Formats: sequence, structure tokens, C-alpha cells
Amino acid sequence: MNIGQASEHSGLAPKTIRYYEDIGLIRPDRGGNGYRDYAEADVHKLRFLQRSRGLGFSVEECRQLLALYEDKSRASSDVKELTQAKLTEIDRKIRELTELRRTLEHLVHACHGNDRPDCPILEELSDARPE
Amino acid sequence: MNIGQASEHSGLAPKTIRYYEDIGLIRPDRGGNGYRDYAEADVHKLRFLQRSRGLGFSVEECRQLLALYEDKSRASSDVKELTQAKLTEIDRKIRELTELRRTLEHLVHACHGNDRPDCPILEELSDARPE
DNA sequence: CCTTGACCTTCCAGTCGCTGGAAGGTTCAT
DNA sequence: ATGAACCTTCCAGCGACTGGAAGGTCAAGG
Repeated sequence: MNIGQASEHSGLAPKTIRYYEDIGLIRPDRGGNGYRDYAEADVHKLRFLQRSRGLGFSVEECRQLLALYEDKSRASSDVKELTQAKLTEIDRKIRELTELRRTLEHLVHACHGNDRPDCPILEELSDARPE
Repeated sequence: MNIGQASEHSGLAPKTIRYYEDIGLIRPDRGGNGYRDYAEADVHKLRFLQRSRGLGFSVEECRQLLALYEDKSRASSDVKELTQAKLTEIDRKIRELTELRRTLEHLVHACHGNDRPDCPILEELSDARPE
């Protein structure tokens, strides 16, 4: 299977697939013409990568997950630990963004948004006092 | 004022301040020794940048905000528009992360996390079905 | 057989917002 | 005079791709 097909089956751009090969995540065969030749197992791995990236894992974390996936004597606790850490990280991000959201919403409400120059948003950016 | 002081007063690393100069956000004077010399107005701008970056605005958006800040005949609606757009963007991010969170939490709960290899997380990554 | 267009290949550069480090100049205190 | 603590410039790298140039390959149509 050529890279175009692998791309369609995995949902990853060809460029991304080549990049994953560059950094050693997959090693497809090569045909006599120099084209990459993806086996089912390769496409499977690519899909695995597509999904784990989609869940917010970094490429390095995906590498670990893939290694665990291929290690038939793994402990599921290792996988759970990675996932729990990611969950905690995402919780933190949500908290930070929610805090930001609160501030921005407050600012948006305070600003008249008309054609005059006075603007509480700029005042805040310029002169924020400690809360 | 040297860059070290400007850094302390603005909360930005010296490297970051030089970078902001590189990309044309600020233009401090230079002393006879070649050192950058920050006036109060420069430090004020740096603080403005520090805060707007902290609110999630991109550097380019900060450039616009700074231009509006310095334009005494601005319309506050322009500032409000930028801020509202950022708010919408952050809302979208929060929604995406919340969705991720749900999935990850579900996975974490499903996995035993013991020393055996069977793991619903890996199964999901490997074999996700359409919902 | 030739051309066209859709593939594929490699390699280099750019994105964003810094950050690290090397190599060197300046200033100040001891 | 020496050393530490500044400052300068420049180049490289992070993560995770993405764009583009220059060129090779393949299948279909004329």
C-alpha cells in the first residue's frame, strides 16, 4: 500500500506519516521503485498514533504507548499511569483556560464597544492592579 | 534602565524582551556602551505585552492591541472585537478539552491498572469504533 | 510511443514564541 | 588586577508538523 492509501486509512497526512518515519515511529518496507509500502500492521500503528495524538498525547508519549501496545507482557498499570497523567494535565489546562475566560468575559462586558476611545480593556492591560 | 531592570519591572525574560525588539514591538534607546536603555514608556509597553500575552493573545494580536493602545483616536469597539474573538476561541478550546477529558476519564476508569497486560485503553487506541 | 497528470521521492525552510548557548564587551567591587 | 555580574550579537533548537522545490514513477489516453 502506497503512502496515499495509508494516509486515507489512517487519517494522517502523508507529510505527517513521513515525519513519523523520520523520528522512528514506523518503518514501512520499500518497493523496488523506492516507494514506501505499508502493510496492514503499519496502517494499524498509524491509526493508533492518530488516535492517541487526538487524545492529547505528545508524540513521545505516543511512542511509549505504542511500545506498551507491542509489549505483550506489559502491565496495564503503566498505560493507566500515562493516561492518568494526561488527564491531570488536561484538567490543569481547563482550569487555566476557565480562569482566562472569566477575565476576558469580564473585560468584554465592561467595554462599551463603540466609536469612542475610552476602553476598560486597554486600561486593564496597561494598568492592572493586584487583585 | 538596563534590560535586567526592564525584565524585573515587566515580568518578561531579557531574552523575550530582545525578541520583542527583533520583531518590532519595542524600540528602546541605546546608551553609549551599546546597552539598551529602557524609558518608563518602554517598560509600560512591556508590561502591557506581558499581560496581553498572559490573557492568551498571540504576539500579532498583542501588536494590534498595542497599536490601538497608542492610537488616541481608536474606537473601543475594535478592542472589544479582538477580545470577544479571543473569548470565543478560548471557549472552543475549553469545549475541546472537556470532551477529551471525558474520554480520558472514561478510559482511566475502565482500566484495571494492575500487572496484567489486558488494557481497555490500548484496545480503544487500537480499535476505536465509531460512536 | 508520447504526453499528461497524479502519484511518489528527498531535502530545505518556515511556522510560533521563545530559550539555550557560545563568544565576546562593559561595569563595578574588591 | 581580577572576578563576577552584567550586557551584546548570532546561531541553533524546541514540537509537530507544513509548504515548496526539484525530480522520479506509473497508468491512461491519443
